[in-house]
Amino acid sequence: MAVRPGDGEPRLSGRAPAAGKKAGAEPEPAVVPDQETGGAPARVPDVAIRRLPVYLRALEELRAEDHEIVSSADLAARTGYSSEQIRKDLAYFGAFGTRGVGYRIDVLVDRLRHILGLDREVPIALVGAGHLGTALARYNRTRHRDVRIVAIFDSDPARIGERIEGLEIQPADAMEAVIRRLGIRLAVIAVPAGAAQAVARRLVAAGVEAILNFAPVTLQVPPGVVVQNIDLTLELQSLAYYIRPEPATG
Amino acid sequence: MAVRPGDGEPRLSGRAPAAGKKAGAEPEPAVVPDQETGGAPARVPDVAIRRLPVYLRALEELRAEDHEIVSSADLAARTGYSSEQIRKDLAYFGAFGTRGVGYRIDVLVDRLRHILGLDREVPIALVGAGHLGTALARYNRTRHRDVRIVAIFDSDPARIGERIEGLEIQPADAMEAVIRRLGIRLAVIAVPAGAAQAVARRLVAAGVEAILNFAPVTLQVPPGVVVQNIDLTLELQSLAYYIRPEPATG
DNA sequence: CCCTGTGAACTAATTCACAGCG
DNA sequence: CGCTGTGAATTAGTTCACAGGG
Repeated sequence: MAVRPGDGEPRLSGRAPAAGKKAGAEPEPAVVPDQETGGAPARVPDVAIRRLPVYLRALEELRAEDHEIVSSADLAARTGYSSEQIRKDLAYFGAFGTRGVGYRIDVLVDRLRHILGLDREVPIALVGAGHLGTALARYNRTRHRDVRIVAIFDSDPARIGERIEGLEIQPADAMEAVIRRLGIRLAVIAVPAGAAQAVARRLVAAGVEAILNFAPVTLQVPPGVVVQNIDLTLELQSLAYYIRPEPATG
Repeated sequence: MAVRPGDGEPRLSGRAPAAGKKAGAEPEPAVVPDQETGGAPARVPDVAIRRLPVYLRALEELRAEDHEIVSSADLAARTGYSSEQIRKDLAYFGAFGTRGVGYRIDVLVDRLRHILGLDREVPIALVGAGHLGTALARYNRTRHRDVRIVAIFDSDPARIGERIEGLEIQPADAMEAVIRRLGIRLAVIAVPAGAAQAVARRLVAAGVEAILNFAPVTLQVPPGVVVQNIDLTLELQSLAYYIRPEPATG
C-alpha cells in the first residue's frame, strides 16, 4: 500500500461555479487568479496547487543543505511525486528551469512563494482555543511567519486574556471587528461540531475567503469560499479499511 | 471556489496487493481486500474509500434524528457529494438500496461499518504526547470506540505514567512490545519532524500497516504500508493560494 | 549531452442518462 | 412513479516520449 509521501489531497471542487443547489451548475473550467500570481495561466488543477507547498518545503530543506541547483528528479526523490508531475506543475506557472541543468533553488523558492501568495505575510484567525486550537496555535506561532495565526478567539470567558505564544485570546464577540481590522481572509476553525457552522457563517460575513476546518461537520459556505476539512476520525476510519484483511495466520 | 464539503482527499497510491516484504514497484491496479469485506469487488478507488466515512457520519446523524430511510439525494444534500457519486460508491460493494425507495439507514450503517472494518474495534497507537498528541488522544478517547487510541507513547521521561483520558503514557521503549501484544496495526505519529521517520520505521517493524502522520515530513515506508499525512502548514500554504487576488479595492 | 518543457496518449474519476424494479 | 444501479460519455489528472535549448 506504500503511499506517495506528500499526501492529503483536497477536493477543492466547484472552484468557480456554485456549490449550492440554486446556482446554476456552470461547467466552466474555473480560471485561476493570474496577474497577481506572476501570470498564472488559466486552469491549474487544485491537486497541483496542493503539491506546491510540498515542493517548497523540499526546496527549503535543500537550500539549508547548501544546494544551489535541483533537478526535477531530485525533487521527485524527496517528495515522492514523479519528476514529470513536478515539471508539469511548475510549468503551469512558467519556465523556471534551465534545460540540461535544473532549477536554481533560490529562484524556485521565490517563485513558489510568490505563486502561493506567501511573499507577503498571510494573517490567520484561529477560532477555538481548546486543546486542539491551543496546540495548533502553539505549533504555528513557534515556526511560521508566512502563514501566521495573528488572532485567537474563544467563547469561554475563563480563557479570555490568556496568552498562547504571546498572543492573547480574545472574546468571540470581537471576531468580526478584529478580522476586518487586520484584513484577515484565512481562518482556522477548531471549535466543537455544534458551533462550527455558526462560526463559519460569521467568518465569511466578516470577509474570510478560505477556511481550514477541524470540526467534524460538513460546512455550508457560499460559492467563492474555499473550505478544507481535516478530520481525525474520518482519517482513522478510512485508514481502517486498508488494514482489514486479517493477517494470513489470523 | 466553493468547496465540496467532505474534503481532504488522500493519495493512497500503490495499494498493491500482496504486501510482500520484497519491494518492487508493481503497476497493477491493486485489488481491494474483498472476502472479509463482505465481497468487495476489485478496484475501488481510494477517493471512494475516503468518502465512505463521510456517508457513515451523515447516516448516523440521520438515524439520531429518527429517520429510517434515506435517498442518495438526501445524502448528497448532507455531504456535498453528488447523488450519482454516492450511488456509485455504494454500488462498488453491492446493491444495498431499494429502487424507488432509497436505503435503509440501519442496513447501510452496518454495511459501511463492515466495509471499513469498523465492526470490530480498531485499536490504535499514538506516538507523541506533546500538545498535539494530547489533544488528539483526548478528542479520540472521549468520543470514539470504533477507532480508538489504546496506547500512548512518549520519549519524555517526565510524561511517563501521566494519564490522558484514563490511558497511561508509556515509554517509547515499550512501543514494539505493546503494539505486538495488542495486535495494533494502525498508528498516529505526532512527534517532531526530526523523530518521525525513525518512529515510522519502528512502527512498521512492529507490525503497523497504516500510519496517520502529523509530522511535517515525507515518510519513507515499505510497500504495503499506507501513510496519510496531515500537515497544518501545508494546508494553510495551499489555502493561501486561493485568497491571493487582492480584493478589488485593495 | 542532460534535463526542462510539453503535446499526445493514457488512466482515473465524475457525471450523464436511462433501464430496471420495488 | 421514484429512486437505485450502471454502462456510456465526459472530464480531470498522470505518464509517456520526445523535441528543444543551454
